[in-house]
Amino acid sequence: MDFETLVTYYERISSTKKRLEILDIFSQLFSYIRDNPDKTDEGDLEKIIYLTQGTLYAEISEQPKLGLAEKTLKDLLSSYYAVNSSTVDSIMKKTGDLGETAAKLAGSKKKQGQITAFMGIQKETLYIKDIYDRLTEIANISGTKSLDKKFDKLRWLLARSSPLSVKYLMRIINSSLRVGVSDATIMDGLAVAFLDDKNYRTLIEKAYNIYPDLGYIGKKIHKEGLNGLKSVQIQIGVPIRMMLASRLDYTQILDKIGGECVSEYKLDGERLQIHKSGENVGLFSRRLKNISEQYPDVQYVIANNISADKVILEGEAVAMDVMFETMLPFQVLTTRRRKYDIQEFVKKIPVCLFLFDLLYLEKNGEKIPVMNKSMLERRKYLEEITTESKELRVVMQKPIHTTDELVEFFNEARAKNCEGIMNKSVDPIESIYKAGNRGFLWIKLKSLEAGKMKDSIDVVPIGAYMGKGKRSNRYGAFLVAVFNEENEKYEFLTRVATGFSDDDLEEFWNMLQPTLSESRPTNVVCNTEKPDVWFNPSAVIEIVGDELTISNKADAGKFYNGQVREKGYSVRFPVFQRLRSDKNIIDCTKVDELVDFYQLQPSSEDLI
DNA sequence: CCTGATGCGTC
DNA sequence: GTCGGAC
DNA sequence: GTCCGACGACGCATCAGG
Repeated sequence: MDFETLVTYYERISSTKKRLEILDIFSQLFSYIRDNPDKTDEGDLEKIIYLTQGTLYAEISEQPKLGLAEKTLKDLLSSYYAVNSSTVDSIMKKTGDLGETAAKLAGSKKKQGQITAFMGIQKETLYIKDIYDRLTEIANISGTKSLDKKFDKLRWLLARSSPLSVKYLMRIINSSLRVGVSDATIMDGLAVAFLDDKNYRTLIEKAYNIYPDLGYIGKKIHKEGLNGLKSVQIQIGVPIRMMLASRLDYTQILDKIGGECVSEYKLDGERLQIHKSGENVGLFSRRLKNISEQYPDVQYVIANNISADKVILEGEAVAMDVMFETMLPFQVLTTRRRKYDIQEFVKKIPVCLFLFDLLYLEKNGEKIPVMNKSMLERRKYLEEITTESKELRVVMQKPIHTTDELVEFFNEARAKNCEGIMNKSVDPIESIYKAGNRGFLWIKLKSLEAGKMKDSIDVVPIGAYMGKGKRSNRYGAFLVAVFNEENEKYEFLTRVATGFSDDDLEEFWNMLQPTLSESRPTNVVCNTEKPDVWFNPSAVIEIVGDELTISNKADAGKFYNGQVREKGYSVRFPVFQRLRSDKNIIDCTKVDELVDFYQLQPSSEDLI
């Protein structure tokens, strides 16, 4: 199948937002493959699935990534189409899409004519396998001059591609097709095209959840039909898609979860799925990457303190102080996520693994289908097979019957440096491990929002970036500042981009036009960001966040008590709340208050 | 040889 | 991670 | 409720370029 044909499907899908129409067109693509083996290459289906996901391989694959994204691709475009980078930038700002930008440049006939004539390239058909193979080659290039080599190959592709193909080629390389098709639609498409019934999506999803590679699943369905699907089994070494939690206001949790639940601390570390087979231990991340090498200490403790032949466990790895007494913030743990000097960091930043679930168990030759057992049953098995130590614990659980108990437990968790609590259904039938699902069997509580106990910050917009995709022609993200009374300047705190409705965005666009500034205003401190536009401080908006962080990037608080410090303050998970038209810019949050906030945080570490 | 820019993956 | 919009 | 795609701070790895 040629790439141009594929791109035509993408283009048709782009024209609608209706889910059913998208599915209809997308499944036609699969049906075409099904009905035209003579016109398709072996492996086309698999490749189309990956390309549609904006990637070359499944997430569980350990193959290299392309190593190209927006900034680098913009350089490519300006060099290939022989235009200034500012020209590329201005088209980008207008279209809000790298693919559209590339297509515009490719469509400018003069350039196209010049280049093709100069290079003497015949118009030729590019097949999906050609594109895929080239991209794979590009992904495998590394070392000195690798970018030049990657660009060479990309030029080869660009020279042979129509503007429309260029558009999607760029989007694929930039890992986002932006047509409204993602995993769920791909599975629906497979069900419709190859199994003649959308309801088979359930079965496909079941297989995908235990073998998270849609290319593989697709191929299997294509070749073997339903039987192929049914042959997919849990395997030690193949990660299972993780079960996720919903989030609810604390007043609604007990109702939703069935009147009672069991709660656990929500630890602020890294989630690990652990596969053990004899002495072999594999570790997988939330996004199913194999990260075994990053925690040799965890591998060791699992190998020696879990009594089961084969087992799949889940837990949270948390950085600890050297005495294993207090849990350290996430920011500390991240310095351990590394490729080099691992042994050194194992000693410097020890980790405790807090186990909280069991997904597979084979003991004394007996296979126990644990995933479909209730949470409390799984928990019982988990406790049975683990020998606890300071590096390996089973996370503490507390039965909860009333909202008062819930709040009390939440406050206790916060006092111990936890993000909050996880509340789990105890339903004897329903509370199975639902792989890949975000339901209400697990409900997280991170703040008592309804009680207004969460601190908000009043900040001043000082700049913005143009939005992309559905945010095009609006600001997509705002730079926001806090006032420093010592130097009387507005210092950059964080970007905010979430929490805005479309109406908010439109309102802000209009409201901020009169405050646009040619360059960074003199009363604004912002050393790291280069926004598309600057604003003279004029408005106050309220934002909230999970916590303050110590930042190498932010300027807020760098100038404090007459001293200049290396680091400033920023915000983890910033969210826009509302415009404070009742406030003057001088009434925004001050650096002093920020410092106080930070010190009041339970997990406040000496990171500054 | 060092530094800044960029990508990628964690939350 | 958070969130809003369309279905 | 589901699905998708806007976008956050951070830290490490890698590579280009001075």
